[in-house]
Amino acid sequence: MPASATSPSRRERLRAQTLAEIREHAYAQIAHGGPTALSLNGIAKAMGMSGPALYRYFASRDELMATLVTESYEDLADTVDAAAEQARGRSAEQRLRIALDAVRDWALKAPYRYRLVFGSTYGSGELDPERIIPAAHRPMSVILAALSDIDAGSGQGTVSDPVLRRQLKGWAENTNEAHHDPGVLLLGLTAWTRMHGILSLEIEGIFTQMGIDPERLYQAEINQLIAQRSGRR
Amino acid sequence: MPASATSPSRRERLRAQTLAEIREHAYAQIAHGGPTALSLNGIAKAMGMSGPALYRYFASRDELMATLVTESYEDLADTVDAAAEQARGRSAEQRLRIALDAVRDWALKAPYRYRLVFGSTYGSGELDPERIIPAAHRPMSVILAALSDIDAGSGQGTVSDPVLRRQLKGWAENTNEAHHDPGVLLLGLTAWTRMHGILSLEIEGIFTQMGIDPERLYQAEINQLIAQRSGRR
DNA sequence: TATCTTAGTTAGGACATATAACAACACAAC
DNA sequence: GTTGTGTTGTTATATGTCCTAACTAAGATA
Repeated sequence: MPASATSPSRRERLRAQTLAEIREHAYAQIAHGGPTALSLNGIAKAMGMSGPALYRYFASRDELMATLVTESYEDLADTVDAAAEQARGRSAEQRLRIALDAVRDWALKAPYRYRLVFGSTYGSGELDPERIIPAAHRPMSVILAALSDIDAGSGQGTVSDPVLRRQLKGWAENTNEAHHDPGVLLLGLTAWTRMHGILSLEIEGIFTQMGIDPERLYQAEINQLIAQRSGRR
Repeated sequence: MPASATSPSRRERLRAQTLAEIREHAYAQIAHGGPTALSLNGIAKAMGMSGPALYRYFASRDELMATLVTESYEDLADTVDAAAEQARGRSAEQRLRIALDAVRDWALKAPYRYRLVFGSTYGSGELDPERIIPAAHRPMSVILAALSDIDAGSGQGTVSDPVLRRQLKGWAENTNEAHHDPGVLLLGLTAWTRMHGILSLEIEGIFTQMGIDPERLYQAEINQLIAQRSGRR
């Protein structure tokens, strides 16, 4: 086995290529028929290979699924990070809007991936916490930073419930966000649950059915978060 | 075939009993292993029957799944209606709290059912709109009624965005809720998305993982909805 | 060149959905 | 009661998964 530091060998290149092709087909299957439609045999057939061949690349259907989930988690985090990078120098409020819009854009561009990340992950074996936990936290970190930088005009920033305040503190300490005050932490969490509430319903198409544009709901919620943070009314 | 108006025949009783037993096993399977784990053959074996026997009761796995989804929809609606009935005579604010708490209790008691209703319904064939649409709307109706009855103290009740206002109006007309003003409609929708955001994440266990009590988040959101409606701050 | 590793193949077991053909029983009509 | 019909079950079978085992071909390396 050649040192992986050197240029990739022919075999390594081919393997990487095959792996990529497998994932592509896998996403296509899921996009088309949902997680249920993911089939190693189906992918193999689509790639012109025999079924068992794929087991050289993934130990099981579950492992492939877990890979897709983990990858999607990280892709979302990367996307939000990239948006945050792009937004450097803008106002805190603008940075918050850009970050949250990035989440929505990502979700709408690939709803099946959003479902993989936030839906119940049945049949996706174990997810590697070493990769999932950071990926799950990075977007939150961006949101917290932006929220925190918004001028908290007239007070009201604190969390009155002492138990909740302590829980928030504990969470922040575990995730390297202890520098934020509880009000920001709670608002960050709230931002996340509110956005997710809209997005997860939107990608199921329930707003289309109602004739309501979820974009407007989403923006209204963002406006309210900002108002809540800045003490405006 | 005896008239279904008369007392149910022996055959009809047995059939109903078998159907109930099938559904029970089906829910147990889903509760244990997710929608993927639903298996006609498995149910049959658990009931001491041969696989194909179940096809006398459900034409396909998808049809069984669709039945479970529809049934769960209606069960949630019934639960909220029952809570609303129980809460008659209480203050509008209390009625709102009781209704929303009923949703959360229902979701926590049977998360797999909540997922069936609000998750992506892959592999659950067609859902009958004649049953789904009313069931989906009944809880919203309860929420709107309660919200509407809360004193809207200092104005701010209207929806400033004219497009959104028109969309809300259209939705309300299609669902027999045209008597509510746009502010209430928007707040009802917002209540729904916010509650769903928390619940759908809660049942995936992400708050436990963070060491945060979602009950407190839920109540905080309810408080804010009420404050928003009543103009309090 | 000879050997080891990797990537593919076919064969086959365990199970799932689903259909077809058949047996046993309940029920209604005579 | 006997007869005929519809319902509920059975077994057998086709098809399609996941996945393992055993084998082959080809690349990488000594």
